Amino acid sequence: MARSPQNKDKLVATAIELFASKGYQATSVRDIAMAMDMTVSNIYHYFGSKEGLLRAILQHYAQILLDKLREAAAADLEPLERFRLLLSTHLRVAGTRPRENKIFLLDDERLSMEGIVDSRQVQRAVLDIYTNELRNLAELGLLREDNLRIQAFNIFGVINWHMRWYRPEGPLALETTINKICNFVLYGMIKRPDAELSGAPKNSGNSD
Amino acid sequence: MARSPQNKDKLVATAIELFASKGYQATSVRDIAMAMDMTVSNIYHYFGSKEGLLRAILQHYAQILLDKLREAAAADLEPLERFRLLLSTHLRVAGTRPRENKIFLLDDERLSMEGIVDSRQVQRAVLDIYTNELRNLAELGLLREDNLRIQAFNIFGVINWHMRWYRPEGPLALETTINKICNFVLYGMIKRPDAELSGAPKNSGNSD
DNA sequence: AATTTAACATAACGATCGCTCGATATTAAT
DNA sequence: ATTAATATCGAGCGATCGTTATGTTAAATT
Repeated sequence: MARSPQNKDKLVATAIELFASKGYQATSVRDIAMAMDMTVSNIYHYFGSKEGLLRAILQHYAQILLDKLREAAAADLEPLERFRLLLSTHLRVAGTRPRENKIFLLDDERLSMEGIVDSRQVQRAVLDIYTNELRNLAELGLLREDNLRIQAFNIFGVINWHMRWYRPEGPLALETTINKICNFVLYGMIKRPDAELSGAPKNSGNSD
Repeated sequence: MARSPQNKDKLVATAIELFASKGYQATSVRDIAMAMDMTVSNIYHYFGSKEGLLRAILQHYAQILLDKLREAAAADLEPLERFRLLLSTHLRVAGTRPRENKIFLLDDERLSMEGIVDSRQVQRAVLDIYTNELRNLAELGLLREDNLRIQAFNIFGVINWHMRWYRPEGPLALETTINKICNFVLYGMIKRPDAELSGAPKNSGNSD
């Protein structure tokens, strides 16, 4: 009932909830308005269009994701440990915001092409971060496969797929899951797993 | 112009094309009808509803996928080689029918729950096939990770993600890509890669 | 040749879609 | 107190949605 701009946050939260559960196309503006007891026109007052609302959600999430990934990629660690930090950071962001992550991965193709903030170039930026790190590892002779593109996409598959099955309320703790996924990826890509991998990190201090 | 039931196949093909490129929800029945110069009512003559059309597409694809996977899982090979065959078969089916695979993975959640053929139970069946094989490998002490559920989902991630980036018309041959992906998965899951893996299969005769 | 069946078409129905308009209510600034 | 700016509302517009009712034509069957 409070008439304050904090309803904008509630609006975004409701839209995230609905977009993630039913999909962007299947969610009508009226659905969102009804779910939070607001009128349709108010949504347009805030975001101008349905796509503007989606764009705001995706842009916010993409900003967070890219910031954290770049921070991890800039860490002063050995290349392999830095890559593990990159992986775990990525998984942690996606696992902390599963709904935004789902929208980001599933509904980005539905954005009209005229938009200024293209979701595709965000995914391209993420790919570049990984490709850079992979090139480092390849030059050190640590990788078994020389096609970095395939390798990067394989890694994305593992990372992004866990939005399909991981449930925060389930029996598996997020950090445990992250560790197991990281191991799978690292053993899958490096050439000599026994020597190089230090197993589970004891105190990989991430600033979060 | 020919008035024959072969137009039904053309209808399915057109629907697959549009569902895969624009998504199920964003594709209207009129879109499909116009794309193949047919009237809307004819679609309903064939499939009864838009969801019936989607269901027919998914059911057909699921049947092919499950058949091939079960055939691979029944192969008389050593466990690890059989698992590689299972992986490559899965990738080959998905890579041969990329559009159906995309619809199957992205739009299955949009099916109404009343349906007789639930797309979810198909994915459950696929999961069961993999879990069985993984349990075999685990009992032989070949796996590094004991949580089969996580392992299976990691594998699904790699397999299913390649619909996002693999293009049959691109520079990478399908069989080459399949081999690299299989290696990534196998090295990621097994305990002693150097001894057990036979590298690229020379003549793993798959009946396809 | 007559009849039945399946493949098509035309037109429209009610519902819902994204969105806009004009007004009102509240808050902030002067 | 007045003004300006923002937040919220109710009503509705035109377009499109999935679907259907009612036909007409071509093929299959008898």
